[in-house]
Amino acid sequence: MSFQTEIVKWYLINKRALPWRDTTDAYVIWLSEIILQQTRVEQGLPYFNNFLQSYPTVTDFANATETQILKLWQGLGYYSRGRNMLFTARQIRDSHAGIFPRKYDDLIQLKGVGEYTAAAISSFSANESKAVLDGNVFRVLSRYFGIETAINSTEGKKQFNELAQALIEDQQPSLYNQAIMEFGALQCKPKSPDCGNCPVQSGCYAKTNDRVSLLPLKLKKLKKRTRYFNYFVCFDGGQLLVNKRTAGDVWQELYDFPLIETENPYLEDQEQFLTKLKTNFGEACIIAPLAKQKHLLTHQTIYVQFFALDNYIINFNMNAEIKWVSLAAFEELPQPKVITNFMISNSIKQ
DNA sequence: ATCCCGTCGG
DNA sequence: CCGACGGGAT
Repeated sequence: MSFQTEIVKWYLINKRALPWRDTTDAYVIWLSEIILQQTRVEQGLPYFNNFLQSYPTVTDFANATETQILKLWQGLGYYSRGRNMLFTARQIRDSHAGIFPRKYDDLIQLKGVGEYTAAAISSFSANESKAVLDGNVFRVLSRYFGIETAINSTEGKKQFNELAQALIEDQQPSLYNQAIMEFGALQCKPKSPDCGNCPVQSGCYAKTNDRVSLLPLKLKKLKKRTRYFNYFVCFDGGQLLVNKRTAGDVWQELYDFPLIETENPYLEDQEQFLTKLKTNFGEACIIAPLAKQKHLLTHQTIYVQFFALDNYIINFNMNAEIKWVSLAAFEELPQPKVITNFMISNSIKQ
């Protein structure tokens, strides 16, 4: 039996009885799908019932005020869903004679209806053969077929889309789409799914290769770190004090200047800044701010502040990484862009 | 504290 | 492409 057939068979036995199943009314399906975006069935169910009772048709919905809609939406979160629904309902009332679209290409035009929702409504209401791709489907497909491409990468989306669309081809679109999502929600759950009871365990890549808890793959949301680099330019007798950057940070093996990193701009936490300054350059040193630069990396935003120093002594962890070099020698060394920019814009050359 | 999740707008 | 958008489950 094919994967699809097994999934549908499982669905017919295990599906929950939900009020938006077994209707082909695109308005009712739209109502349920928007409510269920980013929302669990148990939480959305009472809202769906309230909305449908209050607004049995899209025209009823369109005639509501924004306040009424948002009041009914209260507690469900992502309130732009409610606002977009009202906009869409009014558009359908005024420009589509109150008839809710059923074709994917028309649905996707509607505010608040993206790829997933357009596929859901078109398949459930009109059996259009568009594969749904929600979090459940990503999970089921990545595990069963062993797709190790991240689901939130451009390449991954393309790959999953093609696979999902191929799988639906010979199926009853509405039935199969509902089946695979329900299967993901109840059986192939994100955390500790009951693989021992799974009807497709023998063909499942993740089960066979012990990858269930690792799939689907998702790219880490890289949140940008903000850092403050305070560089000290020590220029004496034609020699420049430079620092070779070490492992475990940006610009590994490149050369910059002695650096004090602070958690805030130096003017906002002068105590921390001055303490570190004195430790490294002695009590009596004097600073003069030079140029500032904002440097953007993929994963970090670095605010760079250069300083000139006077009357300093060098205590700077006099490890092998810090040394005096001539300007000519420094020009031959690899440097981060931020350092080269500084040298050029200040016309520091021989 | 961390994860989950569709669409929009910048 | 990426952050904003909410609430619930774990």
